[in-house]
Amino acid sequence: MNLFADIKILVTECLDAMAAEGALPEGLEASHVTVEPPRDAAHGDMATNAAMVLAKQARMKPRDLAEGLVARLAADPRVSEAQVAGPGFINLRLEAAEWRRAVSAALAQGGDFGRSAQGQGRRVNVEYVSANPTGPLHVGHTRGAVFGDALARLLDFAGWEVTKEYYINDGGGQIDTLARSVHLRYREALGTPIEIPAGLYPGDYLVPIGQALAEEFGDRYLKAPEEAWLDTFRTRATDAMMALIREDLSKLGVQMDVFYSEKSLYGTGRIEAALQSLEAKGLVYEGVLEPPKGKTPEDWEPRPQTLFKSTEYGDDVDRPVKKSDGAWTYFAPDIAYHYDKVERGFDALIDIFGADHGGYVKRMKAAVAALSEERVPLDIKLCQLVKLFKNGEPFKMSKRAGTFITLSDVIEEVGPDVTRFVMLTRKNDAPLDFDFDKAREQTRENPVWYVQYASARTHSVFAKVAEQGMQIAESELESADLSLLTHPAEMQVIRKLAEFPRLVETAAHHQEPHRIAFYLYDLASEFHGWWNQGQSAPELRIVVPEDAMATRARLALCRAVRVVISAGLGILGVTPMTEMT
RNA sequence: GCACCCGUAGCUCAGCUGGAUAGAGCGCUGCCCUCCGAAGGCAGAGGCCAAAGGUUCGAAUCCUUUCGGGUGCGCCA
Repeated sequence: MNLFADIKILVTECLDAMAAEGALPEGLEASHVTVEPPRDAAHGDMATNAAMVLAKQARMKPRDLAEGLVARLAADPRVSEAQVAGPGFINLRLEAAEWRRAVSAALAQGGDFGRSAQGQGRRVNVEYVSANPTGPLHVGHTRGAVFGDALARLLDFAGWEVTKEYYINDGGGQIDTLARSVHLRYREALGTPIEIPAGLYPGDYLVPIGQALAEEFGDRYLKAPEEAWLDTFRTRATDAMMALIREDLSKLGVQMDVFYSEKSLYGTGRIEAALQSLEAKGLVYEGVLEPPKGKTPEDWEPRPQTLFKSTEYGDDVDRPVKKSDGAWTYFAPDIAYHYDKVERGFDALIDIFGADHGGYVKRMKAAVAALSEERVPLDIKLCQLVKLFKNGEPFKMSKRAGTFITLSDVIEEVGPDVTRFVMLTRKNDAPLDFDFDKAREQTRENPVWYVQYASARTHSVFAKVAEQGMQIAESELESADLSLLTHPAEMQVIRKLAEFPRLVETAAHHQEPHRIAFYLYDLASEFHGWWNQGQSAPELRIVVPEDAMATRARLALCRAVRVVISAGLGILGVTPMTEMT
């Protein structure tokens, strides 16, 4: 149930009726008509801009149109008051019973309350993390992982059929580097003292891989030439790294549906096929790129390369798909990979990149537009950097890897729930400061704690019931008399609950899971506000031993709050707390 | 040089496909607990939404330009 959607339907029906009676012209374009909560609650429960949007088309004065609409809206039993205000807004107040329906719906639908059909079952592929399999995930990856995962959950909740996908960059030269680094660790495991030259991966997470290979192969590859072991070591090292990464992801609660290997694109004709598709459209040619202006690299020399005419689709320059020696650039398999996604029949594609890949956005969009003949939209969301702080001081050292802070470090420090929530308290394209101490603080300033505290209170209150010698089973709540919920503080909580379904849709539409986090903070705030009424006025407490009827109704509202917090946290991938620890 | 992102209260940030008098937390000011629902709550001050134009009945939101910050820019993936 979405009260705002219901009332928007009512507005549309009223407009149609007016048109049928000749009070309005037929066939007005009404797609910009909205029904929203007004910015100022004093204006009412809901406001519609219908009169202002349609006035020009109908060649009427906004206020005249509004008067006619108000008369019809006011006739609906759900509407208690309708008024024209300002330049032509229509402010509505709804019967309190309408708002209370949100409570019943939350109780009846549980975790499905707020679920939307907006996506209409369309298939969307969300690709995220996709870190190179050369080491454990670090903080930067963590943000991408959390954001991508929450976005995927959000879209799922909003009615999309979501595939969560990880692209394994196991085809490039960095895997050779990895294999050589592992070979070094292999020699080390066999007793050879080693020094790690610059350019190889120094991380000690490679030590166990070297040991495993030493056990498996003995000294077989100790003195062998690189050609003898490189392929084997590449495969073993990549597999081991992916195992490490999957473990990191599972610590965060991220579960991918598909791991797609870049390597699988080579030698199988898939890159060639993708490029042929572009070539058939006349978008591939041999050419020489201009040097970038203002900052010409010192070793610049004109080189003929195979180029993709990405400028046809809005890019700034055409992009090379082959190096001058004829080998594929990184872009080529990426084109093939996205070609594959298009061919798999997705209705929409979303890529989550780190901000340092911003320069890649236009060419990738151009490629997908060309490959799909503009049928499949590709959205690329960039995640900005995370700066870590501890005691307000920048936090740089890693316990484990020596050079960077890993996802594991962060999880060990504050746990997966706090990590996820904090990383979702900022939009993806804004930089994020993550302070370990603030994240653990138990104050209102810490949104994670504040929301979790509300969740815990919705549980602890039931313990209170028994403590007070009352007996109210949770199963009785659905039949509670909600009309007893009349206090302004109670109504504010109820209105906030009723916003949830609408909020899910706007958040999904904008692909911004952080809106859920902010909503939960607001809801928690309303809930705590209600709870605190009981401090000065015991008769307003949720559990009132002398009044079983009121208690039951208030417990029902509590339960509904719990349901929505839990659903919202579910979208963020955070486990709701049932008690404070 | 070019492209992308960002610029909202002293600080950190929200602001719902353009909507009414721009919101929250922190900080600041003033109140409220001597374990009974205060790891908190109430109230107040505080903003030319970087600047200037434009579109619109209406702009923090869309367009243009300028300023300021970040990121990136052909054989790294």
